[in-house]
Amino acid sequence: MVRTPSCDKSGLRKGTWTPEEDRKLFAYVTRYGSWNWRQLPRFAGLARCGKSCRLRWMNYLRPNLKRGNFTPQEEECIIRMHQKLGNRWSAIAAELPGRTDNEIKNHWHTTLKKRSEQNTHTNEEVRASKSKNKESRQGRDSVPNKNGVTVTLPSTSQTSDNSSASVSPVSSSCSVFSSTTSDHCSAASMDNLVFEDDFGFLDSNIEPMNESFWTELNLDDISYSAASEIVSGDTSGAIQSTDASVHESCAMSPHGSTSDNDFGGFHDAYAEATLDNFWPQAYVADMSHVPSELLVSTVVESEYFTPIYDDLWGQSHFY
DNA sequence: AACCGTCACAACCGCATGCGA
DNA sequence: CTCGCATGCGGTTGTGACGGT
Repeated sequence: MVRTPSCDKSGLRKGTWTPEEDRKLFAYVTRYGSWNWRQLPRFAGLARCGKSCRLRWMNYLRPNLKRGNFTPQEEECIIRMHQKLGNRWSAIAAELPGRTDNEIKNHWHTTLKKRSEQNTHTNEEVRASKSKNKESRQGRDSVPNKNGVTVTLPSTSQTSDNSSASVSPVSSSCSVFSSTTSDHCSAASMDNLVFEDDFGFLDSNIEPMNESFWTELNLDDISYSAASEIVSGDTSGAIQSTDASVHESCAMSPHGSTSDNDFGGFHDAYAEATLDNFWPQAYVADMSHVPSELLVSTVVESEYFTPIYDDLWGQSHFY
């Protein structure tokens, strides 16, 4: 389940993310947003490629992710959507709030695919049986088997009922899930700042985040605990904190995973903080560590992170 | 206890797409 | 139109966990 950490030839780390790396990435993105995935690891003090950071964020660290087992409703929804859309995992994921395309894809390949195929076979068998049954009914309701023993065929209605129930025990309705799902707290929503094109001088001028950054970050303010009751393993755990949408959107999922490198340690370490002091007020994103000449204002309308550029490039205030 | 096969899932890789210059 | 870059997407791989023999 966990890859052994390794380095590629460019010195960038590959493989399993450590809790420390998770902490850095989470702290950086929640504070500054993902203004540029490729450049971000340098500023966040991570020896990772941007792609890896983005993936880790999107599939694992991003707020509002739901961990744990898929509910029958979710599975039903995936099966239906897959029948409709095929392997368009991101489109399917859009129907399941808190689930990532990767997660859905994995679940499909490990569990649902077999079930679906099994169901297909069952349906085919039933269909074959039906037609056979029909033929036999034209003459008689019972047919002798190869041993000459008369076998009574099951009634058509019974067969049909069984097959229809085999897909899922739940209604095919998926209305419990919003069709307008969006990643309220996604990295994309925080793409407020981008670099201009020449990065050559970065190598000489820019220091990665030093240790003081992490001590100054005041990670105690980062909260997950309140979210633990917000997003639960099953979809019945509706979002309960309703005072502000920003709270909902930034609620950190409880971590149900048991893997060694999971976010649980980080989560536990800061579990005492409350959701209310996570985004207690207008958030000031201090971009001073990024050279001002690199920052370009691309004010992206975001439902939850609305940047206001008070002093043009220096600071962004996120609400 | 040791071995082996399977499962589950995090993470990687390559290609596609969108966008600005 | 073309090129380069950033990001998104889907397929695939690697590895630990786990159960069976």
